[in-house]
Amino acid sequence: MLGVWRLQLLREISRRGSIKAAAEAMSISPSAVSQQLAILEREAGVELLERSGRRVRLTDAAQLLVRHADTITGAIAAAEADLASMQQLVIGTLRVAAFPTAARAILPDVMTALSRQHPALRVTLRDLEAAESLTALQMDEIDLAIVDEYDEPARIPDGGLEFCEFMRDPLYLALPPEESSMAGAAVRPSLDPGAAVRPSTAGAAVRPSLDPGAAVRLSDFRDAFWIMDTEDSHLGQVTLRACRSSGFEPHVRSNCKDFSVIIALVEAGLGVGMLPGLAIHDRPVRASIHPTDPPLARRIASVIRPERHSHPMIVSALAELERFGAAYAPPNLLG
Amino acid sequence: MLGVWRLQLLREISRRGSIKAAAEAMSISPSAVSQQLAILEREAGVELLERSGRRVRLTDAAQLLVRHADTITGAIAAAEADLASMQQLVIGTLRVAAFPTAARAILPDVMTALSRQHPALRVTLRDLEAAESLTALQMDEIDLAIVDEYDEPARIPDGGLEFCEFMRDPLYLALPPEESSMAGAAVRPSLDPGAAVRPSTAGAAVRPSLDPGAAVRLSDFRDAFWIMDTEDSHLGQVTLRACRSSGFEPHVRSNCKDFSVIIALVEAGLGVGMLPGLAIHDRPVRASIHPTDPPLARRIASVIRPERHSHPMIVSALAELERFGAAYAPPNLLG
DNA sequence: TTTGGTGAGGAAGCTGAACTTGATTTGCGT
DNA sequence: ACGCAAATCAAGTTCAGCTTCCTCACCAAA
Repeated sequence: MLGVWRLQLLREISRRGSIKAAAEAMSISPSAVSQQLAILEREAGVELLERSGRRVRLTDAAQLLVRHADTITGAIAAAEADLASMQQLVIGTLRVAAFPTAARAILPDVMTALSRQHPALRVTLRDLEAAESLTALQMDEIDLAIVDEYDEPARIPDGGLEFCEFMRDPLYLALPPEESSMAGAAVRPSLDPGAAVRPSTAGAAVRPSLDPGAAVRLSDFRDAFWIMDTEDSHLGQVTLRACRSSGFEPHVRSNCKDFSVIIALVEAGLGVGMLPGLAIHDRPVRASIHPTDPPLARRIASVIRPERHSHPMIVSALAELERFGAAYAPPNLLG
Repeated sequence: MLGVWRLQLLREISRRGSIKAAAEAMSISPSAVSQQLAILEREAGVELLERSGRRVRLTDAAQLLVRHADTITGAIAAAEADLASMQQLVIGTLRVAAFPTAARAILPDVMTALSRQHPALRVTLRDLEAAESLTALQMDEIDLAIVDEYDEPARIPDGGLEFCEFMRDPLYLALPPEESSMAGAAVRPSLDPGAAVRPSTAGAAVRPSLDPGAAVRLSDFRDAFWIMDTEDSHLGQVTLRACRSSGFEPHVRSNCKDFSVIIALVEAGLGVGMLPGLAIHDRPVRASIHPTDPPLARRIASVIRPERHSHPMIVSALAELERFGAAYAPPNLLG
């Protein structure tokens, strides 16, 4: 009979593209993998690996076997999950990946809650961007991914992964604090269209008197300097789109990947910027934070492999995330 | 991870009901099974076997695991089948079971044809009654079962086995040959209702002149002696039912399991009897063979495990059976 | 109750499958 | 040409899993 272990090695070669990489992933030597594959070829009676230079390619037969290996491995995983869910034992190691903001704002809370409820559970955390964590999930390097999604309809065909949105994170416009010396110079909402001037020629425009936490319209800041996320980031693109659909092209002063840098720049009065709520969650900021009108938000979802759906480790973690999402209140808008 | 080999041992225990039996089935020692089960219990973290006296019972968790083991084993078998079908290699050992008549009339032909086409294929044959071969199939002791079915609507819920009817076998009424000295005494169709007398008082009634191979009505033989299959057999019951629905209770002279005995008795002029076509296939009989009006037939089907459906060994065998079924002509009715 | 038979399970030892290490081959880039 | 990187070969080594032999528990018959 075909050896399951050998099939899994083949599967890993297919995933990672080389014997060496597969060997590292399974933490054995490349030689062992090579030998096992030779045995598998004897078992199957077919060539499985084609040497092409110093690399190997999978034959058609091998790819067929990989598909079967996937279902076999899935069936075994399902058995383990069922078993674990039967004994309701939350035990083992839960490997989580989250995008940086979530890793900072959500996970500490969730991880301590999980550890408190299930002392036998170990939780490890990596911070990965959404796309990275999805591939990591498919590579079975993590058990749970926390990803953010900005585009409403989007749901990439992610190879049978299971998404579950557990909270929405509103996007806010951050304005320089009242006391900022440069508030007037940098942020000049054109309350009076006729008074609008180009930022380069910015004078001492009057900052509008806003109630803390009051919603603002982006178009009021058509002439302000904008501190943006990088353009290739989702938030950057969403911000850009929002400005354009409000009828203007923002004057971008700087593109910063790190939200704390954006906050610092805004607090220094150098411009306005969009920030997701989580970026200022539980963190006092001097900048003035305002919801937008119409409101903008990103969706935050958990992603798991479907065969682990009923695993108690996963169930507990998802429940904890749901709890966090339900309790998640907009940040203190009075800052 | 759960060991597949251990899961299969558990599965076998579930099938056969005891560790000893499972050990024999897997051809290892009972001790080895016991040890592997202990390891599996550690892996699963649950009690799997409950000692009840000197026997073991499976716990709920174990039954759950057995179900998963079934799907896992099925997935592996499917992989092997796909692999074999990809390389179109008919090789290995095909273990066939057939009911005795089929084993005699069908299998020699089919086995020689298969061996001729696929020299690397070994075919083994056991003769088992239909019910026995179905359980053997589920026990994975055979790969292919040939079964007969008499009841039209019947199809027992046979645990996901795959049936395929490949031929019908007509049932014939066998009458003593013309030259039989006892023909008149034993077989007295009541052409004239008034002439009917009880067999025990049978005199020298006149045997009707029948064209060889002409269809006959059972009711014409309401007063004849009947040579029947055993009453617990399907054929016996079907015969009995057919007589009753023709409006009479047959006078049973003897119940014989072996068709050749029935033939001999009929040829000796001791009575009439129902015979399936296969029983006289390619075998000269002196008895006079007649289809019935209305016609009766049994259905003959191949049965396999569904995951082997595409295995070339199976495919070839089924094709060969289909060929036999298509070529199967009614036996020589002029005998 | 004793006694013999049967099935589960533990201990010790053996075998072979699968791993590691180190040498060898082969292809590729500089 | 040279060196590096990846796969593979040939050893030696480790350990999972088997067998054999044994004990224990249960049941049935004497």
